[in-house]
Amino acid sequence: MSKPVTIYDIAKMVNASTATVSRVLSNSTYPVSAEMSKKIKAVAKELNYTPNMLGKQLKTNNSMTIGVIIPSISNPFYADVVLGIEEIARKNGYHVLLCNSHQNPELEAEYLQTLLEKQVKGLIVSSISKNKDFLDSYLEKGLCVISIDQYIDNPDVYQIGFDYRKGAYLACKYLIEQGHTNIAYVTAILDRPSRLGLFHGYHDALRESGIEPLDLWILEAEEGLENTYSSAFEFNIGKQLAHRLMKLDKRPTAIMTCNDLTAFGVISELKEQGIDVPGQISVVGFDNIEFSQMSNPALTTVDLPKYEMGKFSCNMLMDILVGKTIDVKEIVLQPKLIIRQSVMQN
Amino acid sequence: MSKPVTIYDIAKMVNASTATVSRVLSNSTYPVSAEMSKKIKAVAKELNYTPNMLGKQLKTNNSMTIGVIIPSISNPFYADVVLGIEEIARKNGYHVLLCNSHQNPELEAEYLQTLLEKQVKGLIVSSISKNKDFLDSYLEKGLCVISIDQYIDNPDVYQIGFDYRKGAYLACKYLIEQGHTNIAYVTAILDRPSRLGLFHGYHDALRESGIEPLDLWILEAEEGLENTYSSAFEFNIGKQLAHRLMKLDKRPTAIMTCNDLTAFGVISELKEQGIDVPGQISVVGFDNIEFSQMSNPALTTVDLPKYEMGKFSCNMLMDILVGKTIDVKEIVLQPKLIIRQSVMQN
DNA sequence: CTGAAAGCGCTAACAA
DNA sequence: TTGTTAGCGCTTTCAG
Repeated sequence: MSKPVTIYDIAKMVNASTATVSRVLSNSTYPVSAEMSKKIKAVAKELNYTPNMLGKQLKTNNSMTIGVIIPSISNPFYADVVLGIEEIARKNGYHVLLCNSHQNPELEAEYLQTLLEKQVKGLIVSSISKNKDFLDSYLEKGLCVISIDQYIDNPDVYQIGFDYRKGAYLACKYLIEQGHTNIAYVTAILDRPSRLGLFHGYHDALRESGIEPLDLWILEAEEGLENTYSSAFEFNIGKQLAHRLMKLDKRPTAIMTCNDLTAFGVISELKEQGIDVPGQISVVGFDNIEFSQMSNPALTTVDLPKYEMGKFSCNMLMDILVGKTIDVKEIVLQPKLIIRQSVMQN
Repeated sequence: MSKPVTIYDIAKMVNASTATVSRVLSNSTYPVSAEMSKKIKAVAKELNYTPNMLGKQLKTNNSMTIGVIIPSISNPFYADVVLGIEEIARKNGYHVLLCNSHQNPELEAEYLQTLLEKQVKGLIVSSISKNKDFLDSYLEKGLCVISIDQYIDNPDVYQIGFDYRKGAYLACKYLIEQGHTNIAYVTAILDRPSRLGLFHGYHDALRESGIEPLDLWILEAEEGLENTYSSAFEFNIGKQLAHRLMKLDKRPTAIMTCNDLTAFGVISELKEQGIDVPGQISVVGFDNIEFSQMSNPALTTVDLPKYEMGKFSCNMLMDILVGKTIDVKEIVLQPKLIIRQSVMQN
C-alpha cells in the first residue's frame, strides 16, 4: 500500500513535463512524438499507474457520473430500468450512483443534494413525492433531469413515460372481445398518474363499447404505508379486494388489476374460494413481470418496455450532456398486450 | 446556470479567509467565533452554496463512495443484497456505484479499474469469474474488497457467504422426515461453489439416513450461455429436467431443486403432464424469493438472508474503512427452512 | 480565534 | 513538439 504514483512521478522518470505525460495518458489529440509517447506509456505500465480521476474531474468539472433515484431497486420493475440505464452509461464511460428513495421525500431531497455535491450533472429520477419545487433550484444550477415513469410538472425536465391509459385500454378491450361485459377493476390506491392512467384506460374501453362500469366492481385499496417496497404488499391488496369482490351478489366474469402482483393475489384468493381461473373468472395483470409467464395459469397481461425505458432515458441524458439539442422533451413508450392463459372466452 | 459559488466567494463576502469558511462549513471541530460562524452560515444559505466534493475529496483522498459489482441487478437475489448495502452506505454518508458484470470477466476487470480511478476505497463483489489474480494488484493498492455469496480464494479478501450445504441439508432432511426416500435432485450446471454446496447438502442428508442416492435421479443442466441473466432461463432448466425425470421407469416421490425458479419450472412441467404437486410429487425450492409465497401451490423452500447479507457486508466495509480491526475475515450466514404447501407426507 | 499559503492530481492556456 | 504555469475547490499546517 505504497504511495500512489502520479503523472509527476512518471514525468520525472522519463524526463518530461507533467503536461506531456498528461497528454499521452489522457489520449489527448495534442501532438506528442511517437518516441516520447511510447516511453511514457511503458513507464506508466511498469509503475502500474492508475490515474486519479478526482484531479481530472476537479479540473474539467465533469464527474462522468450520473445519479439514479428510484423508489426501490428491489422492485423488479426498477431493476430492469436500472439495468438499461447502467448499460448505456457504461458504454459512454459513465458510472451510475444508485439511490433508493423508498418513496420518502426527505430521503429524495437528501440524495439530490449529495449527488449535486458530487458534481453529478445528470439525473434520472422516478419520483412520486408531491412537492417538486425544490427541484427548481437544482435545475437552475444546471442539473439535467430526466423523469421516468412518473410525470413531473416542470417545463425544464425531460419526460419519458409509458402510455398506461392505452395499456389498460388494450387489456380491457381484449376482455370485451372475448365476450366479457361484467369487468371489475382492482387497484392499489390511485395516488399517482400512472395508476390513474390505467384506470382511465379501463373506462375508455368500456365506454367505447357502450358498457357502463358498475361502481361496486371498482375496488381501490386503502392508503397503506408503502414506505418499504414489498411484492407481498401488492399481492395482499389483490387478495383482500378479491375477497370483497366475491361477497357481492352479482359477480363479474373478468377482473382487471393494476399490476401483475395484484393479479396474483386475486387469483390466489379465487383459488382459495374454489373459483377456477380462467374457467369461472378471467383475470388480467399489468407490467408483464418475468414471473407472469411462470405462474399458474400463465398470466395474460400488458408488457411495458422497462429495459428500453432505461436505455432510452440514459441515451437521452448522454446526448444532452454532450450538448446535443433534443428536439422533443417528452416521450411516451407504448405498451403491448401479452396473451397467455388467464383469460377465457365468455 | 451561473458560476457555482465557492468558499472563496463566501469568504470575500464576510471578510474572512477561506480557511475559516471551510472550518465552519465542513463542521470542523476547530474553534471559530460564534458570530463569525453564524454569519458564514447565513451567507452560505443566502447564496445557496453547494460544496464541491471533488475539491474536498481530492484533498482528503476519500471519495466517500464504494463500488458494488454483481452479475445483474435484474436478478432479485442481488437486488435485495444491494438494497441492504445501499441503506448502510447512505447511513454512513457513502454512495454506491453500481456495476453489472453480466458474469463477464472482462467487464468485471474494466469496472474494477474505473472504480479505482474514481478513488473508491472499498468494494463489495460477487464474482464467478475463474481468474482472480488481477485482484491482487488492486489489493496491493489498498483497495478493501469484500466478497459476497461466492468465495474468492485470497487471504486478503473478506468473505461473507451463506451455508448452502446446510440449507440443502435442511430441505432434504425435511423431505425425509415427511416420509420420502425417493428424492431426486434437479440443478443448473454445477459450475460454482454455491451450487456444489447445495448438492453436497443433499447428499449429506441422504447418507445420514442411510439412503443411497440414485444417479438417475440427479439431473444437471447442460452448460448454457447465461451471460444475460433471465429468470426464464432457470425456469426452463426446471421444465426440461423434469421432463427427462418423468420419462424414467421409476419415479421419485419428491424433487429438490437448486433454486425457486427452477422449482417453478419443475412444477409447471409436472402440471402439464397432469401430475399433482404436492399430491403425487413433492417439490422444494431454494432461495425463498418473494414469489415463492404467491405461487400455486405456495413453495416450500429455504430462506437466505439476502438483505441482511447486504447490510452485513456494508457494515463490515464501513468498519474496515475507518480503520477498525476486524477479528474475523470470514462469515457464514445461516439458511432457514420455510415450510409451505408444495410438500406432502409420503 | 483567524489567516496565509501550500498542495491534493490533473489539464490547458500560453510560451518557447 | 515540449515545457511552464496557473489554477479547479477544498483542507490543513503553521504562524500570528
